[in-house]
Amino acid sequence: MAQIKDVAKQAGVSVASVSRVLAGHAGVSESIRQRVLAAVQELEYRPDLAARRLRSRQTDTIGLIVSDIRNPFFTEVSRAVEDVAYQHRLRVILCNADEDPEKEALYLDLMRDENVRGVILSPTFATLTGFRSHDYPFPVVLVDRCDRDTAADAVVLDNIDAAYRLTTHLIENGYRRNIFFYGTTSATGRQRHEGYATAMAAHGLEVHAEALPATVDRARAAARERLRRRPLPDALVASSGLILLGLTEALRETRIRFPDSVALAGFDDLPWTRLVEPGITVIAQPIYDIGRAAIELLLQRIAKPEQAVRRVVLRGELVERGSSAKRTGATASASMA
Amino acid sequence: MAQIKDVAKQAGVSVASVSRVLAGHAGVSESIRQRVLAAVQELEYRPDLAARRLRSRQTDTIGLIVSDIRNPFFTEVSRAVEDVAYQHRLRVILCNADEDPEKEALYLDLMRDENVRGVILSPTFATLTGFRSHDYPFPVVLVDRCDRDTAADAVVLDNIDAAYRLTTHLIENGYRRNIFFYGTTSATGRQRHEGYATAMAAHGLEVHAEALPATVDRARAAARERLRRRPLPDALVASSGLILLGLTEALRETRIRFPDSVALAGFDDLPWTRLVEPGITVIAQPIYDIGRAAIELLLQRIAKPEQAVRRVVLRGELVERGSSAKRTGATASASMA
DNA sequence: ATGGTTTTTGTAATCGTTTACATATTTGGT
DNA sequence: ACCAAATATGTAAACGATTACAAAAACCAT
Repeated sequence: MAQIKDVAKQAGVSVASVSRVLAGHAGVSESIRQRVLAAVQELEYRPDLAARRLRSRQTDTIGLIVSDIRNPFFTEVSRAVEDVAYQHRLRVILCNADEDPEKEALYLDLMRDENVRGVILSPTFATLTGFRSHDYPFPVVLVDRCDRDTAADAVVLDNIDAAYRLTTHLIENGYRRNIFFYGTTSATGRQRHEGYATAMAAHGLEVHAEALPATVDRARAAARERLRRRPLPDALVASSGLILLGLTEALRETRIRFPDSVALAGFDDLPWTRLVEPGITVIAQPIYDIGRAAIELLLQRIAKPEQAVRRVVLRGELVERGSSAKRTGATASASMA
Repeated sequence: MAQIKDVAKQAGVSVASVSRVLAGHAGVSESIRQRVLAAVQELEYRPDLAARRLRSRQTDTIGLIVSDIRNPFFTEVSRAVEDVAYQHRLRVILCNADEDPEKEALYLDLMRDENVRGVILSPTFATLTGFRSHDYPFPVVLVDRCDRDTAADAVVLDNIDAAYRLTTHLIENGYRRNIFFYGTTSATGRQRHEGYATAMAAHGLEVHAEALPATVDRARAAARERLRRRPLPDALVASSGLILLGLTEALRETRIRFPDSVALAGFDDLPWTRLVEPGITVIAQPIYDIGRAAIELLLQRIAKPEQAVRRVVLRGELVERGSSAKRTGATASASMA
């Protein structure tokens, strides 16, 4: 492998000049620039990243710690982050914390060890409580999950509002005994629960929520359990795409038709929600935009470390489909909560 | 930040001893070991990775280059790889090449720059042709995509056989004019096409295949186009999960019911294929196992660089669902190819 | 031409480890 | 008790870049 001194020799200049050309620093003559570039080409020189990082105490890397890579939401976010990072010649270390606070802590340590320029994180509830960007040697931007008072840049959906609108939509379409299945490991689930509860209360309806770990299996099991009891609820509502999948599977397995017997609605406009007849009503999130906003926030924070904490709040869009169609008096089971 | 010499001072030993303890080398007395470990704890010492990598010319990192992170197949593979890597205290750099040979080459360069111990790669067709593990300064294990004669360790499905069985199943259930939609960027798509074509030929049926870039949008568009023409085909077959999604969307949009008018089948047993009534017939791949086999192959290769090239071929399982239900003479449109 | 700026270039120190080699210590056989 | 061999420890030289500082060259107004 060619080293910088080989390039210097080949170009007939000092190593300092080579380094300066490669770093794009000013104050180096055009003739030297040309000769260095030619030598680099000639020798196929590639700088040693370890040496560079050791000396300069800097990397061109950012970290992305997602809470569950199986969740299509996060794969889409990671694509957005990668795309933008790529354009800025930054590499991305993608880590999957699996909704596990310990893994999260471990990966945050790893980010420190790797000397990353910054981190984008979708924290579990445990990590979020008391989280302060200042406690880390790099800027942190939160994505998808964030409390009102968290001291960190963040990009989130207006969860309370979205869940409120989704719930209100169900109520207005005649569904009154609505059960909300939400993940407890994330602030997002709790906020959506809050929006749901507020909407229910506003119509004088009783709140029925099931807290659970946000996985397909747990959601399916919880829904199956609930659907065994009588009277049946009017509607099942999911606080995330994964949970919605579990609820849908439970309805299919128990052969309960929606919306005739029980309505269904939830979060995330994933392709399959359109395919499952008669279509599932959801809140659509601008996922790619969320990811892009996160990395742009991070880049700005890296450029200006001292600027005030900022928060980007995006609005979800209600996509009405058959699963929450207006109840006709005829088919509905009386709602006698 | 504490450095190794601080630890040495605190423990009253030399830096060499500290380094030896941390590396777990033999030949260091228990008393020193204890003192060093205590000092490390005390000072919260964390070794500088850049320095370590520079000096030792080694990293504890492996690379994983997937061709499309949106494809659930690859998210599951990456989970498996991460899980095993994690157990071996290896970090994983995950890169998404987006079915783009240029990005693939770029990421392979990056892996070289990062001095990774090895790479797991799902190559595009372009990169696969003429691919030799020897051409890289690290071992490479291919996953999902590989030619018969590629000189590299690999983990793949028996694609030809799986597609053959899937196609035969359709034929036996009365579907004769079957159109195969397959991605051209991957060897996998071509191999599955081969299995399909062989099965069709074995029954004296005409091959109708549509080659396209393996994305949902392109598959949907191609299917829509084909479904506009008459006579309608008997069945639509997809060579991947993404393509299958596109075909399903096209059928829904054109309001063509399956299997009554046109049957449907494809690859990858994703959750939604069960939910879309009456269920979609697929070849189920043991995805997690594929990922695990890949990293285990890589670890073995790293341990024994000279051992013979190995290939793990897994078998796909045919999951019969309603979308390919046996044709009854009554509902079928005559097959007059 | 001259001396003072400014700009360009080069030399050598430095980043924080690992590890080759030298030295000190222990061990064990006589 | 002694010496050779084995084992434990320490010293200092790498690893390959960046960059502070010094030196040289170029520029410009007098």
